[in-house]
Amino acid sequence: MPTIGDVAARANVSTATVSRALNGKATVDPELAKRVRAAAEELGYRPHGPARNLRRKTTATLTLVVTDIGDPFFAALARGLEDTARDSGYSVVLCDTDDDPARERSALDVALQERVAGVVIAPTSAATDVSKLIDHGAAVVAVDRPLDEPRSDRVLVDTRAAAAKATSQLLDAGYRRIGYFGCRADGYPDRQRLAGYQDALGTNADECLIRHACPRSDTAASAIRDLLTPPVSADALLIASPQLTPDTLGAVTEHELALGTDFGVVAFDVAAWAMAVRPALSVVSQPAYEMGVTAARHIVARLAGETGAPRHTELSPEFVVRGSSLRESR
Amino acid sequence: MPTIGDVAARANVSTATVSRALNGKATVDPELAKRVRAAAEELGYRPHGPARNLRRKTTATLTLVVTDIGDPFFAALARGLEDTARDSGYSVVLCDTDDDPARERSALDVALQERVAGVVIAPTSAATDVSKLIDHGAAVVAVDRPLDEPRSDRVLVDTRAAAAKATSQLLDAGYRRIGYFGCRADGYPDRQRLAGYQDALGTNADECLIRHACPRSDTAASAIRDLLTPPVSADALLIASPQLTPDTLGAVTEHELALGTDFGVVAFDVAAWAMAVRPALSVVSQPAYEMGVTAARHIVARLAGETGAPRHTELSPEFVVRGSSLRESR
DNA sequence: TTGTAAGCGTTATCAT
DNA sequence: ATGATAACGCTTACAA
Repeated sequence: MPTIGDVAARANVSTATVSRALNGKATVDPELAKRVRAAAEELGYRPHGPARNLRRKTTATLTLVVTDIGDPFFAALARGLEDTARDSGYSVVLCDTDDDPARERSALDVALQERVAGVVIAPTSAATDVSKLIDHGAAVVAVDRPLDEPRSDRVLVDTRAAAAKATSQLLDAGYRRIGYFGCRADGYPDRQRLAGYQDALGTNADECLIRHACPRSDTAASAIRDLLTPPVSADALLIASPQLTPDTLGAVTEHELALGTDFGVVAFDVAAWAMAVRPALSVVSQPAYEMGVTAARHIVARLAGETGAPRHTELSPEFVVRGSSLRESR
Repeated sequence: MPTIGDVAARANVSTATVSRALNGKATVDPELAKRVRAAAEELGYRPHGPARNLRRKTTATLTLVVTDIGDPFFAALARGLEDTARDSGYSVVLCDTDDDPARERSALDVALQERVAGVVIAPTSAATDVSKLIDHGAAVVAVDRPLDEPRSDRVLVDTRAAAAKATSQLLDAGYRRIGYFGCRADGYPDRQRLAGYQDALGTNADECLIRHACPRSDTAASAIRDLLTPPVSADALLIASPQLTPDTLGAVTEHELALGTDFGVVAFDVAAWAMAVRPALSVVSQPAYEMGVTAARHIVARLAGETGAPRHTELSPEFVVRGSSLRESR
């Protein structure tokens, strides 16, 4: 692999000139610049990233820390981040934490070691410590969940309002015993959605209509059964987790309940397959891609020298009413 | 940010000793080693990644190049890769190409610049040029699609056999006009699946039962309509793309066809929501996570010095028969 | 405008 | 076993 010295030799100039020419500094003779580019081309020269990073004391790398890239929400966010970051010359390193604070810590630790320029993180908890990163000059933006750290930007979604809206719509459609089904009751998004659900129901909220369970587990199966049968007998469900949705819908059919007509459903973040079911699913979909784009923009702006108060962006989810939450459907 | 020199000063040793101690070299007095670790700890010292990479002439970074991380197949693969790579100390950089050779080239180019240790790529075409990477010593493994480059490892899936098996099962279940619905007719996976479909059908294959369309487009809608109505009148469908599946299923219902009973369906790579539909979907699911794990293992082995012929791994997809491809269902 | 040379923070060679 | 010291390949004062 040729170095900048090889290019310099071939173009009969100094390494400094090669560096300047290749980095498009104005102060270099067009004639020489051309010669340098030609030499670099002929040698197949590629600047040595680590050396450059060492010298410049910064990298063109962003770290994305999420619970699970297999979650379509985070995958879409990652896509938005990568598309936007790449346009500004940044690469994206991917880290999955599985909501494990230890894994998260280690991910942030390597981010610090590698001197990444920025970190986009869906923190396991608001207390996650990103101060060392920020002290060192990295731009940090929290996505999906807030961070206590006052110097971090954030990109959140008003999922609480969306949950309230969805619940109200179910109410309007005539459902009376509307349940809430979520996983990870301790997580920020779930708490927000539950709060929105309760906002809409007011004093009518009935504790036994609220359930939490891990997707694809026995507890999920029995929670669903409980919800669908007496004494609970829900007649509609706000499903806060996309992972819980397939099994729930299956159970609804199993219990001979007609989706929409007998049993209303609004699901969160089911984007890919809402139309696979009939009647089609009513969904609250979060603007995951845009969140990634926005996070990237914040970081790029910060790294471009923008100073001042942290940016707090709150996007709105889209609520799409389809047959699954309409009594009059069919 | 403290450097190795600061640690050395605090521990009253040379930087060389600090380096050795922190990298666990045997040749260092346990006493000193402890002092060094303490000093490093107190200072919150983190080795400077780029400097280390420069000196070591290699990085602990892998680049993953896929068409779209939003595709659940690639997301699962990414997860498997990241989990496994992390265990060996590697980070994963994510690049989406959208099947665009230009974007792919630029992704490979930065991988080369950054001197990544390895590349996992689902190439846009077998002709994709990874030779410079390999010349430079990077380990390259092709996933999902093969690469002409003879020095690259590969992790493929026998999707052709799986398609044949699925088609045969439809045949056995009594369906007679089995269609094939795919997107991107020029891609390797689609060609394999179509070939498998034809393997099973033999001379009975009817050209007009084979359609290709882009997901969520007008062409998709009309292709589905054509397939479901005379003169084509398919009575079953092998859906080679998960993205095409929701709309197809919706259309089946719209045409008053009972899934399974009237119209058989086997879908590829629908893992998350196969159980949301009733009857549940028969699916061919590729071992995406395992592919990522395997790719990581290959790379780690290569980088650990393993030499010899390229590893060619072929995994088998799982074919799960459920109600959607059983005539006797209901 | 161009060249010389001093680092950036490590690791590894070579003495001691 | 430990310590000087020379790279690694690049960018950027500073000189010319």
